[in-house]
Amino acid sequence: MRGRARLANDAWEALLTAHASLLRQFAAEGSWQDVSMREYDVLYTLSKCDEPVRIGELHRHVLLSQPALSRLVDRLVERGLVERDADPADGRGVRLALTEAGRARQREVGRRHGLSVARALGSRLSSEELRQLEAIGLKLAGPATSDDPTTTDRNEETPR
Amino acid sequence: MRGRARLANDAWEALLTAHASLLRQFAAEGSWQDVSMREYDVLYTLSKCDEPVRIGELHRHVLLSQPALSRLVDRLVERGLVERDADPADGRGVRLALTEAGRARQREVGRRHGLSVARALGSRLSSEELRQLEAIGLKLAGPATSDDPTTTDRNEETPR
DNA sequence: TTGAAGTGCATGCAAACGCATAAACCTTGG
DNA sequence: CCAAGGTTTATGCGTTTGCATGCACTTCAA
Repeated sequence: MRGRARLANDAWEALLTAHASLLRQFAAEGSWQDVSMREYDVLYTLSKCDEPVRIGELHRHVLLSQPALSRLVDRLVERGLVERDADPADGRGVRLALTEAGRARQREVGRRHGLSVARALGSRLSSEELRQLEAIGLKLAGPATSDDPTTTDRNEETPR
Repeated sequence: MRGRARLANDAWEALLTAHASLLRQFAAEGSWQDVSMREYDVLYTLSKCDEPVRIGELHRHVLLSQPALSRLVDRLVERGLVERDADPADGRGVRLALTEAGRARQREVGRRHGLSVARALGSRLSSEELRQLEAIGLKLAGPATSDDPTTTDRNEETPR
């Protein structure tokens, strides 16, 4: 029986591998009508927000440094997909929202990409596994709860 | 009951969120003794190979364009962590291997990082969930098998 | 009320990336 | 044996990223 530390590291490696493999696959398929995956990530996140969003809030959802995100938004604004205006309640702040064009583009790309996702995961996992994956993903993104019973054991293998 | 397409997209979003959240956490913790996570990915992959490896092989495991990988290896070679020499069997090719210093560095960083991984996943998932995650990850990275029973249904929500 | 510390976003700059393509080498059909 | 085409890695070049820092504004304590 593998120790819990080893178990966790194997799971992490499998997660990384799956992530990379699927990203490759999605990148290859022809969704992404001239929006990069990172840009789509931002468009998608904005599409889930009913009201304008601060850039710091966006930054919590998008894996990108704050300056990089700031400039990515720049480009989206310049291309007319995102609207950025000053926050009346906080002079430093900024409120971001999709323009109509932005919302339309997100839907277009999202529809195609959604089919890719459904095919890629749907053809590899059962419905129960899909539910397990979702549940596990949510737990991993959430706060650490159970007190780590990680026995402080020697692990020979260094992890990914 | 959610349709399978919706199920798959929710699972994918959870996977992405977990990935981003954990990467953030790992980046924050002080493993990474002057090697970036991408560099560590390469060092780790090389450490798993008994014999020298072609750069194309590396490229299958590391999520990075081939030119970017080529130059990343450049830097590692320059820093004395990786050894690159011509493949005697194929004049175009190249064989990569860790130097002793490289192997040592991988172990150092790997040990610290491994503890982070064990803590992060171990404190959020049960042993059974860890095993489920590993199994699911492996399936996702593998080839599509079961014939996609994705009903061609309308999905309202556009996916991440 | 006011000055000091804190927060939110943008900018300068060097490093790293992806795309297109070159360069060197293999392979295969004729 | 050779030319045509495929593979493997490297390089040119414009774009994007991260780090450090700046600027503007807010908050809070005295």
